[in-house]
Amino acid sequence: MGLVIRNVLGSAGFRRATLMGPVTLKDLAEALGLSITTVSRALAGYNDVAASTRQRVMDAAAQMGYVPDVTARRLQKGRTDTIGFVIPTSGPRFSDPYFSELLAGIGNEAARHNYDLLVSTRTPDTPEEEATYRRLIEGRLVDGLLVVRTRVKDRRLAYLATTGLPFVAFGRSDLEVEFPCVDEDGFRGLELLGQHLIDLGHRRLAFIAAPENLMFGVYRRAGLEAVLQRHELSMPAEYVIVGDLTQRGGYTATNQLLDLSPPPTAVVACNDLMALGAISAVQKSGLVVGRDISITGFDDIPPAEHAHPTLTTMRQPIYDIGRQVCSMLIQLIQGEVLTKRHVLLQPTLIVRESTGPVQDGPHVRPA
Amino acid sequence: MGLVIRNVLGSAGFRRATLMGPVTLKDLAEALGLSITTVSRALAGYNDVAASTRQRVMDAAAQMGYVPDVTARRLQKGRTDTIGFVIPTSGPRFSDPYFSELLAGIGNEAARHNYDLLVSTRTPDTPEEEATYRRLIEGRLVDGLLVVRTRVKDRRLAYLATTGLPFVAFGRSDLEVEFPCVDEDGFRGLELLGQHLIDLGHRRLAFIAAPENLMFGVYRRAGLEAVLQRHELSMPAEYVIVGDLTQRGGYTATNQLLDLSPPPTAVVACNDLMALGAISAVQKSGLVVGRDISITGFDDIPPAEHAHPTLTTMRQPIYDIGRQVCSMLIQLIQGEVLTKRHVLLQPTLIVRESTGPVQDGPHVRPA
DNA sequence: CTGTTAGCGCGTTCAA
DNA sequence: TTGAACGCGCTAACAG
Repeated sequence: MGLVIRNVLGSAGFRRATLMGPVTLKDLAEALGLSITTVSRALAGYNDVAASTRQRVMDAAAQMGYVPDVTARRLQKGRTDTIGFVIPTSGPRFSDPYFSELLAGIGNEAARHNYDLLVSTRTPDTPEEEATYRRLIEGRLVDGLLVVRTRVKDRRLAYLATTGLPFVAFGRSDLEVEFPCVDEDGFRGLELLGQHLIDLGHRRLAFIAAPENLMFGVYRRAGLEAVLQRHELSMPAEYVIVGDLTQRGGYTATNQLLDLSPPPTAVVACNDLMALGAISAVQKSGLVVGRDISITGFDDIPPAEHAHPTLTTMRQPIYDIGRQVCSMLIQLIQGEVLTKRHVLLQPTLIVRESTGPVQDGPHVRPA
Repeated sequence: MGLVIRNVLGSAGFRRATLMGPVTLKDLAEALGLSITTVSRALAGYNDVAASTRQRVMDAAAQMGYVPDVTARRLQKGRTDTIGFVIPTSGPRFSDPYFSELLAGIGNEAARHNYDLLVSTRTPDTPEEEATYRRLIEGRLVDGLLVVRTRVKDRRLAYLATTGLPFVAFGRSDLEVEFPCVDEDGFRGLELLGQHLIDLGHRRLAFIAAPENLMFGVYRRAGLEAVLQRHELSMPAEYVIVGDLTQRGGYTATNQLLDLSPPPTAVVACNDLMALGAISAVQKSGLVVGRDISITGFDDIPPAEHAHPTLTTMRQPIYDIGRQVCSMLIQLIQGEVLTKRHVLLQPTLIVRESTGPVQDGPHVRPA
């Protein structure tokens, strides 16, 4: 056990938070000859304490370095002022700028409202992930939860709905449960992207899809297929490859696409990271992105703007979404009624250099 | 106030955690006709409870869905089993894959030891950042802290040292305080990088430095200068530009360098993100990276391998560093003595396409 | 205005 | 083998 010396007075005659452990209300009360209650109320700013007493208490608290014990307060208040956030990381590492921005948005908004943020990183759909959710909820560690990257038949949402704990999701669900959520309109986004390519003369579009259990992938794919159908176009099965959302995944998928004959004239990637990988693959093959073959992404993460060529993509305000989701959750926790429980954001098309008009002649790979 | 119904029995005759709030030890005790103490001990696995009693308790606990209240336990145990981690984000967003990997490493290691992770994102050297540290410590929210990206005369470290709270840093310090830390040997790293370029015939090296208050930047710069001096080379002042560690920062810095006459034949960036920006700038100017001009980074984040051209850099195992730092902190918290309080890791040189032999003739920018 | 009493949920003495 | 009593640190209801 650590050394603990109690009842020692500092030079000013007051205990300070040092070896003797933190200063408590009890310490203050004893030093002042008051009851714990009075000290507590003086500090809390109640108006039923004598001004002179309050002053004495405040001074002593400052001098002795009193800081309330958050844990004790939580137990008594019955709430934790903490938000839980389990980041889905396949992995075990993750380096998707997407989550970084989201985390920053969530964290800053939480801090703004004096909420703490409890973060875990877990592989999706594993026992560990489920255990983490259960622990956060059943152990009463958090007042609410943020769920991101919703999945098909999402077990997290099904479970959360049964608990009654406030939660907000980034992403919609196919389950028969109603819950507050924010999502971008991925369907519309891919319609716009597809239209953009079709306008440029592209007819052979390939698609690097997201893992099929992710809701956002479903919407995006459906959007692309819708716009193609509208133009009486379609994607042969070999033009659709499921990627893992990483740069490497986009790279290998594109290599496969380039080996097809005829190869696509445009590659639509389900997210920016895979699109960046696609650019690499095309360049490695000797073709020129934006001329010989067009590539699009989705998200508009910072590297999209710095890639070579710069990436045509759909912009969604990830940082702001993080803030908004967090803000909604806090409102919910505080018992307020959300003015809008379901927010669908319209992404905007950002046309850059990675897309261009389709070439007339057949592709010729330079030696 | 929310609806609360107490003392209602479920279909099995037992209370369950629903509208009536979570099941507590008291509920269990009442339902079983035992004292709270006995129930507590049975659940804790003490050997002084009758086997039959224990079984009854375990069964009831399972059926009624008892889960201990973590907050109450914390108050009683006097520890939080929580680690604090304040991510320095300039801002307000951050999308440095570097921190993502670090966070994953820390988070997974914490989870492995049943520790929770309290995360904040704050702008370095601001009152908000300081307030966050104070709150975590003085409010007794965490048992220990992780400090990353140490700074010159780091106020966080100076403060932490006075508190006695366990902490581990990723990065060394110039302060007169001793504390456990892990760091990569940035000095040696830039010596190797510099030597590599010199071996390729480069004599005009430029440096995109880190903000001067960051310790890792100091080491890296010193390493580069050391190796140059050893070869009786030096960098003119205009060859050194301080960047902000972002891709955009590297981009603009490199534009400035390219406008110099003569321009450098190699650009050494203090981190990968800036190196990637440097590649963009060079390409935009029409020169070929790896032939007309060489570029190096530091960190070996995933995009470094996928860039075009791929990036020559120093690899440091960020994910593992996260794990190690977290592991050390937990040992410290649990009162163990660290076998090694100061760990200095050797980064390894990864030679890729962005560096090549210096060209003989003068640079000619294609029209 | 102030103090006494009670309780948040849990673990840990100490008796019985 | 079990239970009563107490404390962790704080807030709230109720007297006086």
